[in-house]
Amino acid sequence: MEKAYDPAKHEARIYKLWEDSGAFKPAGNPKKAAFSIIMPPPNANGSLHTGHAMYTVEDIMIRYHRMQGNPTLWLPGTDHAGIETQVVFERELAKDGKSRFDFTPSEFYDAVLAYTKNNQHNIINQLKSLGFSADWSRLKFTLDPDIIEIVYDTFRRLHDDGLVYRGNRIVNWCPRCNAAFADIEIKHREQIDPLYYIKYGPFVLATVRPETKFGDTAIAVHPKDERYQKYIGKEIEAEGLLGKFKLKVIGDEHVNPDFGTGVIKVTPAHDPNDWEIGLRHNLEVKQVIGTDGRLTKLAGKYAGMSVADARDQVAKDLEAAGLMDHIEMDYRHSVAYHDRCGTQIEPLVTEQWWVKVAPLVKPAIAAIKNGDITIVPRRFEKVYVDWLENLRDWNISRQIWWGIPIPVYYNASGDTSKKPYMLFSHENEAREYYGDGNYEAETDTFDTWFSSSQWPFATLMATDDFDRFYPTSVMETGRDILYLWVTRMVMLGLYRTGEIPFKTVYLHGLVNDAQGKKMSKSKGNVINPLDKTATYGTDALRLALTIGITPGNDGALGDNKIAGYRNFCNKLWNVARYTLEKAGEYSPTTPEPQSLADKWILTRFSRENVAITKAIEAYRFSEAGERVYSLLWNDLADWYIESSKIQPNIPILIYCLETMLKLAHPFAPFVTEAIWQNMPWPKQNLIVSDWPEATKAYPKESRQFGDIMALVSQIRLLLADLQLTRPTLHYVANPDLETALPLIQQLARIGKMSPVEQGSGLRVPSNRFTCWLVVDPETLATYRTALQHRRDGAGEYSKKLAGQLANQSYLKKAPGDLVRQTKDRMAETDLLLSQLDEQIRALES
RNA sequence: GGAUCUGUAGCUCAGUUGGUUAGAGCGCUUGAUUCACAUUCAAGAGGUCACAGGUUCGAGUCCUGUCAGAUCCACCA
Repeated sequence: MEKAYDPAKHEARIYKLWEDSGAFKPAGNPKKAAFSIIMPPPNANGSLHTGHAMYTVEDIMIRYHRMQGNPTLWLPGTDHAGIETQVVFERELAKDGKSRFDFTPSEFYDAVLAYTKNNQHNIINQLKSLGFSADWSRLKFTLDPDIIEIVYDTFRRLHDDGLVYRGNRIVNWCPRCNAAFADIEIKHREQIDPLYYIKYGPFVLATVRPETKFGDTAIAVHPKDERYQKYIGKEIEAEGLLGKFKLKVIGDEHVNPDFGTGVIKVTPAHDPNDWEIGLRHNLEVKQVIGTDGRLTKLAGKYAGMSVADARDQVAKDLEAAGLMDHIEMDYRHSVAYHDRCGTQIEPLVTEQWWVKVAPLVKPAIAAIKNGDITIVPRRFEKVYVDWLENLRDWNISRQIWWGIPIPVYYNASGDTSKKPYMLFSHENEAREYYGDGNYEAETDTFDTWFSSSQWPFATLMATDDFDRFYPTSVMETGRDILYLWVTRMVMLGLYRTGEIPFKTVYLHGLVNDAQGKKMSKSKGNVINPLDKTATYGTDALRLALTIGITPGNDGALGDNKIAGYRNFCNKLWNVARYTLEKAGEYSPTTPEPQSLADKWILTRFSRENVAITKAIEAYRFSEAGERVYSLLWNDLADWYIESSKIQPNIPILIYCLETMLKLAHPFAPFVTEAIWQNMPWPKQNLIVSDWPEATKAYPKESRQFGDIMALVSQIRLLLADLQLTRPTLHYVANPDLETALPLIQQLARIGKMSPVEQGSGLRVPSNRFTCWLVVDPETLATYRTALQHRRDGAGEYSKKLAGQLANQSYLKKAPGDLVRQTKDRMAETDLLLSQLDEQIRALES
């Protein structure tokens, strides 16, 4: 084995070994519970970012359960990523001076599909490089024909159950994308705009959008507003830019009498609130802005102008006509933008396909409330329920071309005996029903989230794993897509299968830079995980993303941290190097503990084995990883290996190494397997080895070794304080101490050791042993201050404990164990105190 | 406007149902070192757990309020 672990030399080879051995395919003991995770599908055209690297958590669970012998499946997939990919592809086209309108929708679809399929291997190879042990033979893509069939089937069932309808409603229209988007795909931004106060007959009213005035179909005031009581229900006549017009005045609760003049113009076609008012009062809908973001014929001479131009022009003309009361220039408000492309949203009334969510929401809420699904951390359950309780019907149609076509054909035959539209998966069905040339295909595609919400069951149905692995065990994903994805998977999963799609949702937070600042391209602080794995190794990155990062909370990632875990991997490597060197021609036997150290380390492994297993089962991966780290470094390397240099026990050493590798494997798969493969005795690969059982513990001997360790630590401390090198130790004979003498000599760096009746020099503080460091009086005198300091500390603690024990209600109400513990501690502290006092007196005399 | 989270050592963060003198990594200081590892070893300094009340024998942990930061939802014509 080389002196330092070099990840680059091993990782690719180890991954190939796993993959070729078929270890990623489900196996395990069929009598044990199945464990499955569906990987959140990354964009097939994308490249790896830290969000994907967080899938490490999934790999930890998968590797752990595989070793536990559960039939284990991690099913990977990639996403066509609807609008996101379409925007990227259109940018590519633009480079050649083309646009999507140079294609028919289906030609365009085929071109993007080819482009995507061509890129897909990038992201897959990147995921593999992180060591992810997913079953790639089952890889699914969201546009695979079998997935599309399942999505169609769901759509048909929803339609047949009356949960899908086609309707004309106000939507968030993106004029750039030429498509409608859901509320959740919209972000509001604060900005400052002019607020125009326009004269409307007897009223003055405030608006930021004078260009929509041609679509006004009412004037609204608050129903209890005394100023305007007399107008409610009446029609007013007003002068406008296109001549005189008449509008009805209505009373509606939505109007805030304290804002502006307490009067609003109602434009149902171009404002979500006005749309709602329109529904309540049965108002006419007049569309004055088209899907291209330009004014329509109804805007008269303004027709064809862009919204922004029309706004300026209308404002100017109103002023010129004396119809503008005044303008407030610095009005701060928030405006909707399309999250993906940054274009300002134009609320428009269009015809879309909707899912009636009320019947789907109820069981989805119940699943959380009755505990069928738990979210880690629990606090997100409330967030989940609140969101679903306020959910409005879901627009699932998108006017984009890159997506699953909505399988609907419209009647173009003029034959009214035939249905106006039909759901058909294939065009030939439409041809058969309507006749050649007598039908028109729907050009809209499904919202990406409509299909990806079916991902857990769709993938498992498509790979014939449904019966074995559904419901899945865990859905691990970013907390930012709780609404967008998780809630909808639950709704559609329950609807389609009658069962929850997963039992546990584990939400990870954002990964921030080393300063805890959000990564962003503009700040230039984006961390590319592949740079880090190249520098420090994949295991180091994985550990850095596991330890110190808790579910639902954001974590910081810096080079220091990753380098620390690179060092951990190297430590593990060198523990192995030492162990295997000592083992020589060793052939496996049952380890038999001999020394106190042997029994202590077995006890440590036993206890930590239980704790680590428990932590993994409870999704406390940070704690589990930390325990693995400390068990290797603080216990095995710093104490046991050092001890074993005095009292070697090769089988125990081997046992510790093997158990260590197993416990660490889910977290640091490459280095552990690389070491495992270096072991000369034959065995199966670590990835499929059994998770270790907790072995027998030796509490008594473990405590005894603990006393030795404490003594060694005390001596080290004195050595450091007094700058002593290899002093002589005097001790009062004691069998426990004598068995450990060579050990103490080595670990505490003692020169000579000799038994005495009554020693002199510096008494080493210890509850169990009586010993002195031989120190000349001048050196000892310099220690006076430190000694006094230590004495003061012990004195304070003793006082605190005494106070506690003098408190009657503490004695009465605190649990007995705790009180006993306090008493023991009191005795220990007082002993230490008397030793220190004695020492100080000796110095003074 | 509604809601959630966060505030613990110089930095980044842990801290399960309240119970040792509050922890880790990095950084800093001092020292060590042929014989697994300088990607090492030993030791140290450093915290009124944001602030103020309350509950309790006991609060970093529970409750109320205040301050500061972040996020989500809704949205004001």
